[in-house]
Amino acid sequence: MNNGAVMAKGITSRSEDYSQWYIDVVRKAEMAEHSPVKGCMVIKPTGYGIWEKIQANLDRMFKETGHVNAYFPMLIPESFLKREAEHVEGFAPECAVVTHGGGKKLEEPLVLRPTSETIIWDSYRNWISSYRDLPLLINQWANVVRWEMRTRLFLRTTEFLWQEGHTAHATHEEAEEEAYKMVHVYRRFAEEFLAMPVLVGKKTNKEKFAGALHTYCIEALMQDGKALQAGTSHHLGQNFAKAFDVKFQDKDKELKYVYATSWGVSTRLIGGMIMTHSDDNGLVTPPRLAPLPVVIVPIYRDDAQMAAVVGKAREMTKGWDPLSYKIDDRDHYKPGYKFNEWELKGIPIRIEIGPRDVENNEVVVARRDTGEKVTLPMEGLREKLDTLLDAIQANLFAVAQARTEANTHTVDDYNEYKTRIKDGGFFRVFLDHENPEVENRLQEDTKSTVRCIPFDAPEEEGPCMITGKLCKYRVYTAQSY
RNA sequence: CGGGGUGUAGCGCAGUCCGGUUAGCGCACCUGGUUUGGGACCAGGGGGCCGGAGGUUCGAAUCCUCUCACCCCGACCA
Repeated sequence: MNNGAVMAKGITSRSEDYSQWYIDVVRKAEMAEHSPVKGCMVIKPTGYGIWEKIQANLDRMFKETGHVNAYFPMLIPESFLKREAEHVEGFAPECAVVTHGGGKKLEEPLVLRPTSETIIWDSYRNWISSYRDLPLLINQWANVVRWEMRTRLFLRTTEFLWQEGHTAHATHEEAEEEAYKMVHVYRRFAEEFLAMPVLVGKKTNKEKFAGALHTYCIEALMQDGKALQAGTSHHLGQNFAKAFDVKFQDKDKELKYVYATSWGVSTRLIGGMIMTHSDDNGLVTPPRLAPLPVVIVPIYRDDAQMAAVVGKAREMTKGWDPLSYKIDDRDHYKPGYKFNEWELKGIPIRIEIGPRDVENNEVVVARRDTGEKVTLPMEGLREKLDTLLDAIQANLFAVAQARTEANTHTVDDYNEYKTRIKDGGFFRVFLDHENPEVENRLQEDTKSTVRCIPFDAPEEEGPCMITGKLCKYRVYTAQSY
């Protein structure tokens, strides 16, 4: 990241080195930085503010669908992980284990939760005894630890923040309905708040959660043509109920194991947001997730002008939600510097107000997504800003959606696929995904995987591009993060 | 765990091959002044056990041995 690789503002261009661009945006926008421990990150206020917005809005959506929050501990007895065979096999390699406490070796090692199914189901055993206790619809906001081999800020870190919903149901059908419902909550959140178009569908057996019957997912396409798994919802069947002996007495007096789901999204969404919208000038934040939607930069020549301009700005913003804007009255930076700084940090709208504007009772309004500047009267400004914020939100989604569509290809020939997959994008293909060897071969040959079996796949018949076996619909593949 | 690279001020680097005053430069930071509609300028200033340990030497950022950490590329994953 020296010589020609750096732009004037210290951000490598996407075309030059996408990976470095991402790192530069995260750093220059002051979202996060590396901690002394490999793979861990410090989330700085700019990044955490976005997480808080994600939390607030998702939390509301969870509560609107009948869920409540609780909190389960971070330390899990190692033996708990081992109760569900597939689960332990999936997570054991990436668990961090506490062996000592209080200066003494522990009787039983404790695992830092990589996910909380086991500790939660251990509790649920005591909470559930009758069909009247069901459904149990609980979510928790927490941190988890997964010892990953390779890490990237927000996209894959050793410790990350997430939410995990854990529900218990009387029947297979109810659990299925819940898993399906929640992946659609994620879809709606991705589209309406992240302004990120997603595929919604099912994971293949190879890609599903360790211990689940099946996994639903939302999957998004980033600007470099790689796919990002942005959220998952699992139907766990009775696997965990059996492992933790969670039974209830049904209306028919029979004792039955309950059915479970779990679902989660993480700070990875912030990485997805960055890679969906941001540009060579830095971060672009969708207005509905912007901790600070509007910044006002006063322009002046001397102390008297400063007093007049800043005074006018205060008067103009009287009655505005104080969290919705900020007057940047720092005197030691020039306006140009501030313009660039707020652009780097992705503030959706910047207002410039100088002596000329004060005189004319107007302001200059610049939008981050297009860079477009317009002069607007102070009269009725707040309403116009709100309309503009909505327009920016809509535009970001439209641009991302057009890009995803333009980079989604339908291919039937495997040789053609092998060539074109290198350029990125989603590929709609016929693939015998139920055969694990086919998936393995696809991954070995092309470094791509099946990302999603879409719910809304139109009925279509064609031969698997690898084996020739007849398939009834197409699946989406891509190279992924 | 393989392959490649880097550790010198908060950040980015030079110096290391060929040992020698007080270890430099840019940005950032502090003070004062002039500036302010797209990253201002001048002057002054603070900040380093040169990743760590051991060795060679009159003398080590520089040479030798060992070690640690991080980054990039692959195999595992939200």
